[in-house]
Amino acid sequence: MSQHRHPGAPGHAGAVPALPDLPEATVARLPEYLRALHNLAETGHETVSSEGLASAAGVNSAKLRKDLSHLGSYGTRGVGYDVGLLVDQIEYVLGLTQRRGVALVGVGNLGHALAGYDGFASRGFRIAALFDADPGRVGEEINGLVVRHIDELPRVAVEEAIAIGVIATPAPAAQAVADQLVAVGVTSILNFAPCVLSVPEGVDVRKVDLAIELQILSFHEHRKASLTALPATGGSALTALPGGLAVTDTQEAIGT
Amino acid sequence: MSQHRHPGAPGHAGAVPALPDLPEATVARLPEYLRALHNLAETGHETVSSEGLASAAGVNSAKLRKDLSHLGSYGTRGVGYDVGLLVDQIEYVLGLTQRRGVALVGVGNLGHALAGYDGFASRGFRIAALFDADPGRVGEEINGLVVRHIDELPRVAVEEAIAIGVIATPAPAAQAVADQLVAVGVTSILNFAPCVLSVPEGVDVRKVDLAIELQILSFHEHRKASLTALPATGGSALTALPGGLAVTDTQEAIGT
DNA sequence: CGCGATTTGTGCACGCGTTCACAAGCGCCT
DNA sequence: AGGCGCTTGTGAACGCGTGCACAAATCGCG
Repeated sequence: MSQHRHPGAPGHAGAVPALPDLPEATVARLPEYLRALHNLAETGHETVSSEGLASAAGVNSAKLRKDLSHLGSYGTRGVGYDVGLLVDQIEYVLGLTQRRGVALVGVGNLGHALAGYDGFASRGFRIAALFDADPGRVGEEINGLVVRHIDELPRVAVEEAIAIGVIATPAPAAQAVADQLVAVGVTSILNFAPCVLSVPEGVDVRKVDLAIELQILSFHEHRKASLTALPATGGSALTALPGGLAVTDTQEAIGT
Repeated sequence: MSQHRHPGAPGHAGAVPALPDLPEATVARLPEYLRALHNLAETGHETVSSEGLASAAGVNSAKLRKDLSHLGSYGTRGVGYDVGLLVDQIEYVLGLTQRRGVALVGVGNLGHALAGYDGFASRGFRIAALFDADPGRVGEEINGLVVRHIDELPRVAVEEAIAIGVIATPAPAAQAVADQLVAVGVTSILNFAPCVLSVPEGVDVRKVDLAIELQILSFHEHRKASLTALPATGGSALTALPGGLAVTDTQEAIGT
């Protein structure tokens, strides 16, 4: 960290920049910062302080500053961060300067909704193709795209430059789909099926399981209920928390 | 940890058990274990080793054993874990013994899919009511439930014993909906809207943002591309990784 | 031109989570 | 009955992430 090295500004001379290897936790927060920055830009803000951006993104300011410091020094002391510059920088680091093509496999209940979700398009992605294994669904048009049979994946993947695969099939089909995606060179997969995928090294899989999120909430509900029901339990250990109820770190009371 | 205290077995005498306060990371994995256990039960397994269950859940065995040890000793050395017992135990800890009522607010694109998603019902939840603010959508029937106007929330929340609120509205409406949910006593919220919610202490919010997941994948794509494109960069720092590409810890190559 | 107010960038300490490695315990086979 | 192999449960070390607190830097004003 001795060298003060800019990891590559997007607007600068085309010299390709060694991407810094950011901590995974930081990467996971950058999109949230980006969303907050877009909001700020739309409401006419030219600069933001770390405090302001942090509260807009739901984190504390120290964390935000440390996160941003990992991409270089793009703030001005005494002033704050230039919103436009920071947007460009984060979009560059996240690789959003090119609109990556997304293939969505499985056009059932959830897949249908994902295909119509405009949040993808508005945040840097292009849903480039829809696939399903059910011949009854092939040919259907959703949001201007025709559903194709999964067997067409190899050809379409090349034509449409698919970079990311989204799996929204039932669990039993998910592994086979993942294998097919990997086979055509996809190295990033977003999996909505409730199952573990096994993929070769070098392929990234992120999983989103809606039921799991509810079950986590259920645990906390259960816990809150058992605490309030038992101010002091028979035997022992429940240290009565002074401040109030225990809460997760997911997101919490950000005083307006 | 000196006392060997069973935190309360579900089948035992009704004595209510002080719920152990599990590490948050453990709580987040329990649902995954539960899903894997259900799979094992359906395929006729009576017992599982930590190794077996771990690979089915996509984690390593040490982590799994430590996680399970937090709920008590429900394994048998030399044998493994009793599948049925462990299912009961995890379901109890997660509070899934009662089917909690879920209110879904926002029946647009995504909300529609969530309302029809049978994964909720099959994993311990009951979608008890659908709401929307758009009069044009009120009255529509989805999956046997009629969409009601959000103003009916207070009455329905009591009638249906709503425990969890799911927000699937556009971002600008989300905060108002969250406030309404909190006002009727909901203390657990699952938020699909791309925005930060502010809620009073004691209310849990979990956020799922589909675009963020893609953006995280995009970062890794970008990074992989920049690495393979530049075996040795001009100046410096890129230590050529020996094993291969860098990968996230999300999920990785579980040798079949 | 210098000073004070303000805000970034970061060294440091702390706590949580993960992983290793092994002792304790259980069942089976002889 | 005794020993052996297997598996759990856990103490201990390590590493990452978080938050504090402050020095460094910049701007505006007198």
